[in-house]
Amino acid sequence: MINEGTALMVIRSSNWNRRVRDMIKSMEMRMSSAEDCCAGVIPFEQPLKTNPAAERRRSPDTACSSCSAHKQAVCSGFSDEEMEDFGRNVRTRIVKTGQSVYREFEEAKYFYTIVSGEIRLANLLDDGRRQVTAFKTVGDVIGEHKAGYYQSDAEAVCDTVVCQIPIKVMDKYLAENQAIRSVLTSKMQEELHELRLHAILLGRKTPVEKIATFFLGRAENLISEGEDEVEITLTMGRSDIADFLGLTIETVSRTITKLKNLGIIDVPSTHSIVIKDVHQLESLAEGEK
Amino acid sequence: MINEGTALMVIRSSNWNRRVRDMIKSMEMRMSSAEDCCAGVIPFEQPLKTNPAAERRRSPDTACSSCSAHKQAVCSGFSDEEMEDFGRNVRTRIVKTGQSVYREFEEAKYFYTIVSGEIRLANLLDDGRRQVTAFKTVGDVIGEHKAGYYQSDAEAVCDTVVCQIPIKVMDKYLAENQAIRSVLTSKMQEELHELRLHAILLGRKTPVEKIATFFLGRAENLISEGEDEVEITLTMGRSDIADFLGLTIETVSRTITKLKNLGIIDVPSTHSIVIKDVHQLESLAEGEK
DNA sequence: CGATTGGTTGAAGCCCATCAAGTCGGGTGG
DNA sequence: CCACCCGACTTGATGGGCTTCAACCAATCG
Repeated sequence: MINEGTALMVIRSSNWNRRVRDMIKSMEMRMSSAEDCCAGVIPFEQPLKTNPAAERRRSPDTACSSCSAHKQAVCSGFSDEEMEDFGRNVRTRIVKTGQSVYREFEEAKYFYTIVSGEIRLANLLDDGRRQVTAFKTVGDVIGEHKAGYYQSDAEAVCDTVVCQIPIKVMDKYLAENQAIRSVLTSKMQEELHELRLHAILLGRKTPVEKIATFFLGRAENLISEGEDEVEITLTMGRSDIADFLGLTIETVSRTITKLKNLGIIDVPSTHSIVIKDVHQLESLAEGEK
Repeated sequence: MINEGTALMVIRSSNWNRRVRDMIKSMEMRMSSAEDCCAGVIPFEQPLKTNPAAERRRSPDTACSSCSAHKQAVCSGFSDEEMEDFGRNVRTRIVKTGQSVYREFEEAKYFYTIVSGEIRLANLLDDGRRQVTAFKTVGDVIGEHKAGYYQSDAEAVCDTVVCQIPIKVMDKYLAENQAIRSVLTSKMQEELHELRLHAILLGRKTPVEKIATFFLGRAENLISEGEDEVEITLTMGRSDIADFLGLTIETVSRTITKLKNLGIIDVPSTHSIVIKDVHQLESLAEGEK
């Protein structure tokens, strides 16, 4: 797999860096799957076509109305009739771990709502440095574009299902429908808020504070009143966390073990963290030593 | 014309002075009573009250229609009649260098459009560390709030004039008016884009790259085709730059002198930078050594 | 079982923050 | 007008913390 064709991989830093491996991996994925039909696109009706009975049973609108993400998604404001129309205009796409939904500078044709799974939005510098600007999850809308082109890479952190909405269709709804407009606006506002918080984190927080903040963000919806202990799942790998927090993998790893040694968290497995003292972690996140 | 009421005119940079003066001249008629405004608001009609003739001559709509920021602001999409209505609902506020338009956690009642000058949006950590998330300038809208409270401090980098729009009024326009909606949406999208770019800068760029990027951003609208040299004005001080870029004042200073010694920029005064080689600076900004 | 991948840990070096002193310029008051 | 002061900026010296480089470990898989 690694042959002369990949000679372009000659990098200044002589070591066999993780990040370079990531790059190769993602390039290979792109190459191997880059047919005209985008990687991972599965027309919604495809599985249904094989089963005429099912096809009859499920009209397009049923598909959408039974969507597990409906309540959190942009379409939540639609009436039944609108949903029916909406369902005719969207496609479901399955994106496997590591594959991209779209890439920076690619022509923007669709918005996507995440139905299940998790997406990272990332940008690359020419020399391979990467910044993950956000992790997006169920109900979030991705597809930010400017002058017709996407502004980041959108890659699946784990196997993910997205709902593909043509931009033109979305524009139509936005022009006509007050409900979807306000949903989308509030989502944008939330996004702005998160990016601002993230700027504070990136610019001014220490590694410990960054990791603590990150964990707490992941725990946000899981913390129950009066409960100190929460278990969170880290869908993404260490390098995603590092690139999200502006650190190196090593620092991420070291910081996590430091928190573990302090007894504030427990790490049953690499992708699972148990916050044992939420309050103390909150103190750390805000810099109170 | 320039009397005690306009004591705010004491400004360092002379061209700046001129802009503010023009500003005041163009709007001196539109202010109505401002007794409920906080410090920094200077009742505008103070000098006018002495001149009833002028007061009669100028109706409120003229004030807005002669606004120097109109073309860049949210109100740019309004028809004449709408502008008239709009003009009745807004107030002009003068904010002197260092004063705040609003503060984080303060109850949000207004949006603001910047008419002239420059505003920094900043957030503080408990121990005093600060992150400037954006510099906002003529035509930009500030006043982002969540659950009824502002999300950052908005402080004047230099003497600044803002147009104060009650949120309720804005909401009304947004509900009714397609034009203002699309203007505001595109402003939000632009803001999202900038915050993402800023995240890349904060998380992954070196001090040199940060400073170079910052300067180029400031030069963006000034660069003319085929011209290598551009002069930019740094309205803000070094500490603002530092807090914007996630650095210390010392590193900012050192980096600027480094660029100066490389012959890429010239520093005629602390608040003025001449980019002598735009192309080379662009290379530095992207990390090409 | 080797090979590969993702993660952890160790050692060394460098860059940036910190602390501290020095400089410049604008403003004030004698 | 000059001396002085103050704040903003620059420059210098030092140390620590994060990155870098490198080895190691554990799990997964052909």
